[in-house]
Amino acid sequence: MMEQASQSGIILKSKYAGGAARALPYLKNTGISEQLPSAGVSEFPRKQTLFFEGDSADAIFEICTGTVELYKTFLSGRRGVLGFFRAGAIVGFAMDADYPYSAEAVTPCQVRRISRASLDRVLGRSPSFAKRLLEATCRELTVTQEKMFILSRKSPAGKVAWFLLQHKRPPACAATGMPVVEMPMSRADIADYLGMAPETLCRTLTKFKRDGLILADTPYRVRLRNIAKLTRLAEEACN
Amino acid sequence: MMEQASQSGIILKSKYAGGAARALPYLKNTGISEQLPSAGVSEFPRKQTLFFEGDSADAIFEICTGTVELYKTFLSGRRGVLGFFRAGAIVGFAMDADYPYSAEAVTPCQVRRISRASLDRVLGRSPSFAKRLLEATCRELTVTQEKMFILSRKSPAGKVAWFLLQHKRPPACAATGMPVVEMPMSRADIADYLGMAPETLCRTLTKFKRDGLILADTPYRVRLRNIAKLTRLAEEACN
DNA sequence: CGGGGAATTGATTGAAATCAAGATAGGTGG
DNA sequence: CCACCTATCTTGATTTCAATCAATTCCCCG
Repeated sequence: MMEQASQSGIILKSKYAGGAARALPYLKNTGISEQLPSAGVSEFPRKQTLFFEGDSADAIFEICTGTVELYKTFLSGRRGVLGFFRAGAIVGFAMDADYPYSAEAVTPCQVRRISRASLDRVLGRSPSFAKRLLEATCRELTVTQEKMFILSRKSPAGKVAWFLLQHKRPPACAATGMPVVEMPMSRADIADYLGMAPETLCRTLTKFKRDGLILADTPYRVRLRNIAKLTRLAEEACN
Repeated sequence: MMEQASQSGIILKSKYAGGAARALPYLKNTGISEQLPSAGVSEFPRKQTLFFEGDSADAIFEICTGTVELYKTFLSGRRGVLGFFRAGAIVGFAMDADYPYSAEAVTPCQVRRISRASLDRVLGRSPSFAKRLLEATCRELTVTQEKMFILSRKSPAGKVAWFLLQHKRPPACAATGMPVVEMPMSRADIADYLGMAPETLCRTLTKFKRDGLILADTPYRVRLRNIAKLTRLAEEACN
């Protein structure tokens, strides 16, 4: 239940995804992305924008390496972050003519560009592809609704616990290690993602450290010491 | 931008929708619901449940008359309301085997039951139908993301203004009248929808009355006197 | 015309945002 | 390779404002 596939964009299994849990389970090993002709892999340095909100949405991007952030900028100057995406995710899929949000490289990353035209071509040719895409989108919708509840109701502790669990990855050493959370994005980014002030995020993380829930290797990498407690926190107000 | 199609479930234009703005624009007059064989119209009295979260999702429901509420109940006992739906909306569409939320009649209502099996049959037979469904779902996703931001960031005033605008309908008399908002659901329902306490919702509505933004006919029906100001409030933190 | 649930209003509390000041670390250039 | 320098992260103090607790009023319904 707490296992998150993604928060936005479409996640499809691909040859780049490896064993990542981010691909929608029922799309694993269906080879969807292989059906889509690529315009080649391009590189984006850190902080660079893949596309802006309002740009003509004439391509989708499959992430090969690195982390991409989707966000919206509001009139007030505030930002809202839709999610952070890693290898295997496909971002920029929308039925509208324009992208409804912007995408930025959080780390240097490689992406495979797939033109909207070729996507539409495959979509028209392959009913099963359309069906899978519909399924993926429905799943996205469900996950987004879940996040909506979490953001609108949760305490900071619950939000942060939820974030950590959502981004955890298997430990380097399966036997002895703890799940690892890489956080290459800034605290402000995470705060905008969780709908809280960066200071509150910091304080919450500090409290987690003090309480022995997590272990901070660097500000950008923590390990989870007490999954059970974190899970309880995340579910407390929202399950 | 602030014009909301829906927050969840799938909205397709149908013969019941009349001129309602709730149908996704690009699905208007495509006769989608006519393609779906109906198991007949059934009636639900106020407060009755159409289906529960976790029930086997073997049908979708097209609302003919009345208002239906979709909600989730959390372990803590709290509720989260996904949305309120009226004639023309189709609720209960999900790719999973079970409904991910519950549906309840807010007012007495009539719904047309469409079996999941026949939906799947039409889906397999008609590629254009599948495409439209995908489009509708994408639109839903976008709207849900928007609501996510609104709920996670907005002040009570912003949330309530957004709610009112989202639910406004044309005045009885187009020339002289103000847009009308019917609110047959309880304050608690609306509060659960907006992620705030019912008391806060009340106070905000009272303030809107005092400030001349709205005019309360009854607790369950208001008219909007100052759309511009309400729009500004709704967009303030979130556009 | 009462009865009761819901809506509203009032008082208080508590927690997160904000404002402000240090600590840390990663990057740069000498 | 080291030291500085600047971003950003972290911590601290204060304020603000919504949740909560509690009481009253209003309607809707029988």
